[in-house]
Amino acid sequence: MRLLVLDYLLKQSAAVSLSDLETYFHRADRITLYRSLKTFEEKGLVHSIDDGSGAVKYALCPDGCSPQEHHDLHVHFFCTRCRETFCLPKSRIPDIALPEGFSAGEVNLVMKGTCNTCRG
Amino acid sequence: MRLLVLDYLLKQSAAVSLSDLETYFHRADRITLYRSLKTFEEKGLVHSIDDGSGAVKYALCPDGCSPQEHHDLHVHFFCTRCRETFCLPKSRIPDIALPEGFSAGEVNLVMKGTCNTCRG
DNA sequence: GAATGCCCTGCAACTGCATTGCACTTTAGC
DNA sequence: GCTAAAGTGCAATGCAGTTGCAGGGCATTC
Repeated sequence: MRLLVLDYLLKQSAAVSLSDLETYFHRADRITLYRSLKTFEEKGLVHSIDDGSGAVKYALCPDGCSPQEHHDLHVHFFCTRCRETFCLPKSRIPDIALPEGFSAGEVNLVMKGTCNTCRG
Repeated sequence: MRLLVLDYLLKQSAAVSLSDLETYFHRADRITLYRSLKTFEEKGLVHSIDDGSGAVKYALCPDGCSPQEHHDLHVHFFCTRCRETFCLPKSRIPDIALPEGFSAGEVNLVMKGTCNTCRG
């Protein structure tokens, strides 16, 4: 079952939410898919994205992601029309100047707009 | 009641969540506070921040925010220790190069780490 | 001064998503 | 084949956001 989920993730160009999986694998249980994603995330195979749509989405990690540390310092793009979330690994997050005393760890950058297939 | 909420927001240095308000105004009802924030957001007084903590937080808009358009293109900082969210209006979000066909509207940048009062 | 209408408030309930506990099945190791 | 571990499925819970409806205060109007 998890192999099927992994295979599905490999074929996706956009990040998928739990309900997406649930719709696609209507045979399988919600919780099974949920735990599959959680396991993948623990093992460093996928990373979770909170794009503000209310549902957490998951996408495969490009490379170099270990279970301890995720290197998903790329930009995520949320299309407000098709409500898909894309990873833009080409666009790296530039350095941001922080005030005195602030030290940054993780950075989450989500851009919202229209994607190339939804542009009118 | 809404005046009290607004006064409370004025005194805050960090963004507040609905449960924060609920804790502070333990006399008032959850829904009243919720609708107050929603009304403020509609009128362009506050903007909502999704810092990934699971709860949406609200902070006063600096200026120039109209009901139609929010100009909160500043960085938000979420401290993983005290779980507070700060607005960093000094740090503007730099331009990000998007792939062909993508057009961006809203941008949400949340940095996570330790703030100046929580640094050890 | 009573009636009407509007806005605010509060109670109840619902929704959606994430999460956990428990029992059952499947798989792997010996 | 037996046992232990991992995976799966059902039920239930929790939390945050959201909406419907009823009551109350206030102003305007007649």
